[in-house]
Amino acid sequence: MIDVRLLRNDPEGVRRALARRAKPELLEQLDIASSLDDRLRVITLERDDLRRQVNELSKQVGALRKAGDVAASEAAMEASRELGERERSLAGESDDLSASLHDVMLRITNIPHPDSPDGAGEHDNPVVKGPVNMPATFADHQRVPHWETGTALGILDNERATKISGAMFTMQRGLGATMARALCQLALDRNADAFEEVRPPTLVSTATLTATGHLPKFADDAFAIERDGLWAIPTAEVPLTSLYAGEILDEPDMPARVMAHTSCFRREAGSAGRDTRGMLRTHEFDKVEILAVALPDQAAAMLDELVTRCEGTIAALGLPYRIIEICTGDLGQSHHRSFDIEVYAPGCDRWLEVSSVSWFSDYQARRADIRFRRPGQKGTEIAHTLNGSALAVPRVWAAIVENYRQADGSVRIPDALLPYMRGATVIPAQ
RNA sequence: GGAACGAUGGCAGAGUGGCCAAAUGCAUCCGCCUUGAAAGCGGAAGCCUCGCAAGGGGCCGGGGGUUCAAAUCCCUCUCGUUCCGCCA
Repeated sequence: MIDVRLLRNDPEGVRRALARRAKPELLEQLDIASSLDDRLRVITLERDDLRRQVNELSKQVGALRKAGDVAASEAAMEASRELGERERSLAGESDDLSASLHDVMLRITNIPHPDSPDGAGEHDNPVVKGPVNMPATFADHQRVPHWETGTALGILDNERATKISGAMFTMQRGLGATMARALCQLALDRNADAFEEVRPPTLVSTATLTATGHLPKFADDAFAIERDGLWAIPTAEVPLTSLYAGEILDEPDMPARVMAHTSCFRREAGSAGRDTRGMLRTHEFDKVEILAVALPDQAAAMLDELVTRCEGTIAALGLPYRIIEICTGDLGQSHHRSFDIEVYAPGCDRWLEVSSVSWFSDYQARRADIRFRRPGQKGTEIAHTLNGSALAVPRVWAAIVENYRQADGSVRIPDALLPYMRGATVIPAQ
């Protein structure tokens, strides 16, 4: 959530900043929020004053009783009763208003960073680095889609995955499964110098999924287990962010850094029929996420660090990649500033988004109530959260199978994965 | 799934209708002492919210109720602990 006070004190500034997202309906919501807030403040003031009077009278009742003045205490009780009735009806109105305001605020997007480039949609995202590791030409033997190679080598068995679970589920086998796991191991090992490894729950409560901004607006994108009120996480960002929910961190402990390898579940509603082959879009996949809870003035440097770390793993795998920055029109609801890393897959002849690194400013932390305290100072401040996909398995796996395919149809294992492959150096042609 | 007991400030833990925003301890901050630190001594200090301020309102797991007045009484939900059952 953005700060209601910001909306109150500088409505034009907020309006200008959100206008950069190029979503007209967003500005309408802003107006609704503003008018709800105005009304709420008037009513709250009036209600607080009534409460003050009731509180005073109640104190008097106690004092008068002690003094033995029964008649006066009865009179005070009667007066208080009347005020209390009016207070209750105002309180009802104020509760309704604040619930409506909260509901609107949950749907209003974060304010883009001033340096986020302007743009209307994903086609306006500028390339800020790369292509890197890009060979001048790709050989014909690399121009084979990973689903063909994967099936031929017996390392991808989507047919049976579909038998087991339905469309958009995948299954790796043999060295393909080993390589999927090796990728996670690599990503965890590369970040273990600074990030605590966590194995969080993958089923979470509604409150947890709301904290990161995935609810209420994107309920259709998540798998739900209605009977138990639980949701399957779309990313480890969800449980890792809420790891600190409701807590007050000490400044010296920040930034807090955690990472996790989890399954991620996405319904991919609205993308039915797209990317149906191979592993480009699946309902369930593995990912290693790295996440930081930082002081506001640490956040910009942390964003750079996360990008560098995620980039480093892709570079270590020797894959051709580039980095793009997300423009204001394509920025996610909770995002303040974001970069994507894309890998080139010669078999599909496409750039694949394999990592997304984002700074959420205080947007998620306000929802999750993650604060920090500076030693020696009164009060608390809201933290900043940031995270990035250190490695998302399926698309990287696909890019490796395509880039590393050799003329004889086998797939060479990238050097960086060799320590985790039980001695295998190649996935042999059948 | 059954039973019992719980949920109070950063943490631990008192408090069973008004003088309780809440004892006490730890942690924190300021001062004294000390070459410096620790210990000791004295003091400050909960969080959220409205307000320039003075000051007001709210918060004792969530929600509802009783009352002039609720941390305290009633209902309900959630979560935790322990025991039993089941189980990887």
